Amino acid sequence: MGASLKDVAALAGVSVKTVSNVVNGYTYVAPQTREKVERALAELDYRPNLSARNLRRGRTGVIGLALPELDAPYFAELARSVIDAAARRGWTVLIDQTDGLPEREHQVLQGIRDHLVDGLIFSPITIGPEELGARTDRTPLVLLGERVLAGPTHHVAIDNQRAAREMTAHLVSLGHTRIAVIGDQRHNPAANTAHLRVAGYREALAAAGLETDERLIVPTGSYHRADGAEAMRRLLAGPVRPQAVFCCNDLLALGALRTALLAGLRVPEDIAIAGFDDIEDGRYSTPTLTTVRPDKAQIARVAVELLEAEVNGPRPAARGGAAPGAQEVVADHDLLPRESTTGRRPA
Amino acid sequence: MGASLKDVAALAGVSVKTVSNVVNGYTYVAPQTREKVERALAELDYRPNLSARNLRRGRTGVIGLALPELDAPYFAELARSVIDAAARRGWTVLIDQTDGLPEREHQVLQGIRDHLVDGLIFSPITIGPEELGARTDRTPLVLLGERVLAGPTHHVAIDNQRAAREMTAHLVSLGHTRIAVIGDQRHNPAANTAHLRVAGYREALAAAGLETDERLIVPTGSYHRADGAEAMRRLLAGPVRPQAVFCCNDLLALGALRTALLAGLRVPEDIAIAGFDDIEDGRYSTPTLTTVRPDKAQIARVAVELLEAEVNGPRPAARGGAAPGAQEVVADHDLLPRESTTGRRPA
DNA sequence: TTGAAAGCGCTAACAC
DNA sequence: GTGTTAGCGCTTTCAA
Repeated sequence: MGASLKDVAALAGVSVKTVSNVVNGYTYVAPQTREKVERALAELDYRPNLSARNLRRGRTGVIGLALPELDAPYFAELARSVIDAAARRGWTVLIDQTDGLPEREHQVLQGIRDHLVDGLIFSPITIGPEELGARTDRTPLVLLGERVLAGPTHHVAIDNQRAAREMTAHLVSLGHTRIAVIGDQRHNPAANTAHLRVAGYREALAAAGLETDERLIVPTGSYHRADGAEAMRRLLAGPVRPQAVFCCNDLLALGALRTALLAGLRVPEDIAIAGFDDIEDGRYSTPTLTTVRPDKAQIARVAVELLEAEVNGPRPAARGGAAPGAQEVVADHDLLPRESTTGRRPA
Repeated sequence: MGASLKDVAALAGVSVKTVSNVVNGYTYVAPQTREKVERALAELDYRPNLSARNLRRGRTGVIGLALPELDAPYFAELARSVIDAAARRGWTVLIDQTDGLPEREHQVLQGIRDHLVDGLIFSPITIGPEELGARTDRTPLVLLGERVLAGPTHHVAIDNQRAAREMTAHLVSLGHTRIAVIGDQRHNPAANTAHLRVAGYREALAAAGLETDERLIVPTGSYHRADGAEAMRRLLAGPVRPQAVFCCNDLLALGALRTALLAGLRVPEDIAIAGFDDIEDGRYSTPTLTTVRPDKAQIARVAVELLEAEVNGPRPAARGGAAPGAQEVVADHDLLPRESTTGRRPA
């Protein structure tokens, strides 16, 4: 057992309160008293019991971050940014990995870590508006990724549809007319982000006066490299050979790229490939990967700030979440044309 | 404010203890009592205050995982495995990102999260034996990565020196005689893992009767793709053109690969490149990356198990850590020859 | 099988 | 400036 405030107080010959004052850096402690206490603190190697402090203060200084998988680079990079942003504001981050499984996401929403975290940042995959509405946990919540429609909750995301439109327009501008998309999720109604990206693709084609060929819209089970590789194999075996492929994320694109190169195709000369997310891999692949860069640092910062406001806020965390003032923040993104579509290499 | 046990007890017309019994799933509660309590629990949407529970139990069910950076794929994949292994044993993981900074690693060691985590898994970069010996925090600790020499602490790592030797021998077996290494850290005495990998490289050359050419030993600032790219540029601009390059991790290798391809070299025909870590990127790069696969799942599992034993153990966490029974677990690894050295492509 | 009461270690009123 | 004390919500002897 470590030393408690009482032990320190006894050794220093002062009251518990005084020790507490010193520990918490309060002013108005007589220099000599302070010194005496500090000596006792050091001698006993005192460490505050954070559980006790948390219970008393009603705060833990910890926020939860729930995301599908830490080993997908986009989420790893995002987690990094969230942890950094949180640390700058004095918070530590507890991570829940959901693997995109409905029951785990459900648990997260219902507050498995009640009173262990002051707030929660959540990047859901399967959660729909009903589930969000049915939430009774009062822990402040900020959602990442696409808005769960009609959700009464803060959320932060880029404009996925616009970004996908821009990317597709980029492919059109290079002269391509048969443009495929990899990563459709029509079988998964809750996959909002995917739907928006595919919608943006369709919009851009329509705007360019191109017909959409449903055979060029390739669904995938998930969003990993293997899915992209497999989807590209199907595409290459199919009846229509696309000139360009828009992949709904960079992992899909890197998988597709691998398949294309293995098949002896030149990228982008024979087939152009674009991704989404700007994970670091795509900056070092050969060819480098054209992509959309969401401002992850901004997303993380805003999410933490919204959460902080909610935690400190006057509003006693209305039942069901932040209903009245729910904010919908649209984060920035850029289009980054690179070798996999333009063929241009750096000097 | 949420409902407390007392509130539930009042509503159900029973004592606090009874409610606690029901909440904790104790047997020996009369069925009707249980039902009454459960109704009250549901009606008030009761959620246990984990801070209070932790204070009372002296346990939190949370372990800390301190690592340099979550956005380096090796650590992301490792974190994933640790979180999984911890979850299987009922633990949640709090993550501390040290960025490999000495002061942050120092804080981690001195227990910033005292009594907030039951134990700590730590992958240090700069920590040496003195600092470890000077540790006074009693939180059970398991180190990942190479043993801090003479450390009185459990640690889990692969045999880095042997793995590096095997990899270098693989390059020798392909007929290469001028073999470079990227990632030397002689300027950083605490970088144990790096030293072991370079030592393994030297050993393998010696065993093959090859001279080591110090001009082929390239230091790097850190272990990211950019460092590898830069190191390869220096190597290609240097007086001796290597036939093969052993990179101390996969990120360095992917950076080096990019530089080589940009310079118009064929890999492996003109220059072979090998990495270390088996991050997923290397399975989809073109060419795919020859590497060493540490068994990350095993490392994570063993680390969590050692920690669990320590936390539950009879030993009251001896001052300074687990001195008496400190275990040194050597995890498995494999050599994975792939295209970047063999040139062989899958059918 | 259930209840009463003590106390985990800390902070925050409130007194002095 | 410093001390006293109550109590955060829970678990846990100990009795009944």
